[in-house]
Amino acid sequence: MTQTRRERLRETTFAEIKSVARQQMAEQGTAAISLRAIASQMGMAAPSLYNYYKSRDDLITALLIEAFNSLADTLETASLAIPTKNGGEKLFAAYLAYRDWALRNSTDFSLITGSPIPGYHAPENITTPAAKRIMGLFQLLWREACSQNQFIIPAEYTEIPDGLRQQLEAWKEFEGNYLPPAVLHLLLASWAQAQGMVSLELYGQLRNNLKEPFEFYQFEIRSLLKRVGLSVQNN
Amino acid sequence: MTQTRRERLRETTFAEIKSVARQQMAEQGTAAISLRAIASQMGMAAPSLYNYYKSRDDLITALLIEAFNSLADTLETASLAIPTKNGGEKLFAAYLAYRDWALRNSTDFSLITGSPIPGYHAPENITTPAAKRIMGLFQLLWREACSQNQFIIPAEYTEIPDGLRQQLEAWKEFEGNYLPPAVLHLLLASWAQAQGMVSLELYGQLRNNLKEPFEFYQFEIRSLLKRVGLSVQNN
DNA sequence: AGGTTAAACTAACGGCGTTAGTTATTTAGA
DNA sequence: TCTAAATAACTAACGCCGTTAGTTTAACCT
Repeated sequence: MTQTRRERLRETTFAEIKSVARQQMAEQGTAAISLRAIASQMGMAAPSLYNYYKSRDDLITALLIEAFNSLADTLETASLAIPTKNGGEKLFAAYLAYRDWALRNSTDFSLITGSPIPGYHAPENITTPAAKRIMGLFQLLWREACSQNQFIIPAEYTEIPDGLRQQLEAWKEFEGNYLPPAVLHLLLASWAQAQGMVSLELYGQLRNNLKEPFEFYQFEIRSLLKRVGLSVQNN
Repeated sequence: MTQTRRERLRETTFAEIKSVARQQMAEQGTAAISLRAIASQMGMAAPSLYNYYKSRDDLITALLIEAFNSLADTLETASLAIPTKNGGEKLFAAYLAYRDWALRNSTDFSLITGSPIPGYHAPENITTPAAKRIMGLFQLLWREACSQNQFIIPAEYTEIPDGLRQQLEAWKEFEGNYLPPAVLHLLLASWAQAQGMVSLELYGQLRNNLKEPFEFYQFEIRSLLKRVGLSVQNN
């Protein structure tokens, strides 16, 4: 498995392309991924990039995958590193880490969520597995939370309409997890809640209303967890 | 105030530009707003468009304003047309209309929320008033909901941390409305919830989990309202 | 009817992604 | 070790894009 010299060079070039792309994306926005600009900053001719990615969209897809994994890594270390056995704390940490990652890596967040780039549409067979990793982590965390004995299902979730219950159970079987429908619903709803708050903040739609959206976010997540019986430390 | 012939022509040209732009946006995505393509479809030369909008961004801004107003109109007619005095029903209708509008006008939704277009950044002095119209409507609806005697503030919202409360009260005074902080928080949180669910659905992130996201959305909004004491009819 | 104004045009600049064809360099096999 | 294959760089070019400058045609007002 020893690499030849060319293979080593090729790998570093791959890395450099992605790195420069990331840098330009961070400086000038998601849509500013320009092969010509990347090439020029690297001191090479634009068409040469086609030896590495067969199109601009392919490069974006590579960045997208890295973004998904970066988010998943962040959530994992933030939640799984919590030394307590309190599932609520772990969930809390994960949701806070979600916002934190999104704000720190706003272009990656735009890449993941929404349709951030001109003609680009993410190929499903690529993004789906990456997204599943994150979903899987939240399933794990909610499963742990479920097993806490303070955990309760809020009154308004005790009766789920048949149609929705069937969908949730179909998903449950497909994924091979053991969460009851109400908890799956909670998972999805809280995910939407978190993403909604983050994107409102990130895209400036809260600017007129809140000076420090973090307190809003934190309080809402805390309330959400309190609703299911999981209270979280004040710091 | 009688218009000259030229003024009439000018107005219809303005309208045609926006219409063609909308059409191309709907067909090929938000980012496909191309002055050259618009001009060619209209049978004129691209630079002539500069007699109407001083740049591509200006055209986008015009579309953005129309989108905001279209959404606001939709929400108004959906909610204010509810013939009951049940504030919960009106809120429910507004939230359902929100999703419905977003799905029917997905490119406009992308325009409003997020940063959908290459170099484009919406000028705040333009978008802020338009956004305020929608916010104002929700404030009105929540104010009405507040006055229902079944309305209750959920336990987890009764104690708002000082920092957040101050922010909410600052907003309250600035806007000249009379909603208590907990209700303002509810307003923002439910807005984030709705937008989060819609964007998850619209950008395909629920595809692996739910076949019919409408039932999910409806149930969650219903639960949200039930949580504040407002139960909503089954249809 | 003639002068002014507005709206169309053409030509051009510099940017973009991408393809085709070419040249130099590294690798692998005889 | 010498040679043939494969790889990675290059240049030139096509057809898009937004935008500017300069020019011509048409509509308006007096």
